[in-house]
Amino acid sequence: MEHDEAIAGLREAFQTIGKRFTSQRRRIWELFAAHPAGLTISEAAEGVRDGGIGHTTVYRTVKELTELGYLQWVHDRDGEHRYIAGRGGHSHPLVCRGCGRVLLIDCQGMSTLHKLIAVQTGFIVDGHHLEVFGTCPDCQARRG
Amino acid sequence: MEHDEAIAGLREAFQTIGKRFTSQRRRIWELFAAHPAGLTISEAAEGVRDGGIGHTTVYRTVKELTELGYLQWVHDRDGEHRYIAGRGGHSHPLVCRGCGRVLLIDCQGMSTLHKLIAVQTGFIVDGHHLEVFGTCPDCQARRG
DNA sequence: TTCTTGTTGTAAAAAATTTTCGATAAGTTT
DNA sequence: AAACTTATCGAAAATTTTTTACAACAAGAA
Repeated sequence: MEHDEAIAGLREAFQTIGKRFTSQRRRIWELFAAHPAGLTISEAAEGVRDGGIGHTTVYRTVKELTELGYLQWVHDRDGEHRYIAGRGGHSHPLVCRGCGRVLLIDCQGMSTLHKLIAVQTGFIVDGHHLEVFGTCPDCQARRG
Repeated sequence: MEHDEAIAGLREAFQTIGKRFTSQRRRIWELFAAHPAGLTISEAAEGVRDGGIGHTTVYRTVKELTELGYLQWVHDRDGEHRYIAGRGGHSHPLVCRGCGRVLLIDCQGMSTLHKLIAVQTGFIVDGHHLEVFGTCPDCQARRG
């Protein structure tokens, strides 16, 4: 299963950096995984409050998961950070403006872009952040 | 002059949306224009405090300038928003990890990327946000 | 079990952002 | 210029967001 693989990967990732994969960390990640449109930190804190998880833990965990590559942020219309679950590695969010759903896509052709920019500017390019916006097939159908 | 043109453009832009181009708005924009590495909102507020401009005004003005396309944000290492001066229109920040300097570049090849993604995902793609990171020529030289 | 160390939640503190409102300044009309 | 109208401003207060401190707790090792 998709989900169990991610959990196993997470456990290993935390172990690697000498940290424990606690039930809180697990539940917080699962909350994000259950929301394809992502959550802000305060929404996430709200979402696990009933479970007795404090907001301090949410802040800490979101930071850790982000560093491990298991969460990445996108911007909603207000420029606010919204975190979405991924499975490590480098990919880019394709955000639907209609329903907010996020599809992670990989970056073909970006290394070409790096080289192009390097030649034109003299910079040594070593990274990028890309978000793509549009309308998903479902929302297209819904509107005719 | 570069600077005067921008000021003239700004005056016109504010007029167009029925707002006044006050000395505060001007000074705030000029502060950003004088900092190629950009400023956070609190840095900007700090920078104009001696001039008697309150932080409330800075918040309001940064929002306006951003909507007008005369400021755009990038992320520093902490994921914090840093605003940099531009001259309207769509461009992408190339950020030096060494000195923080930002070069605005235009987006060649991105419409091709849009089409590619559209074909692969079924999304109608209509926009993107791209930040590129690297090391500028000066910082390369400085390190040998 | 005992020891050691990382993790958690609560409460408090600090920082960032927004709201409210009377005073002021800019642009218009007379 | 004077009177008028309206956007804008800054200070203070309120709210929200994020961080810090610390005692209790939980997990793994010996």
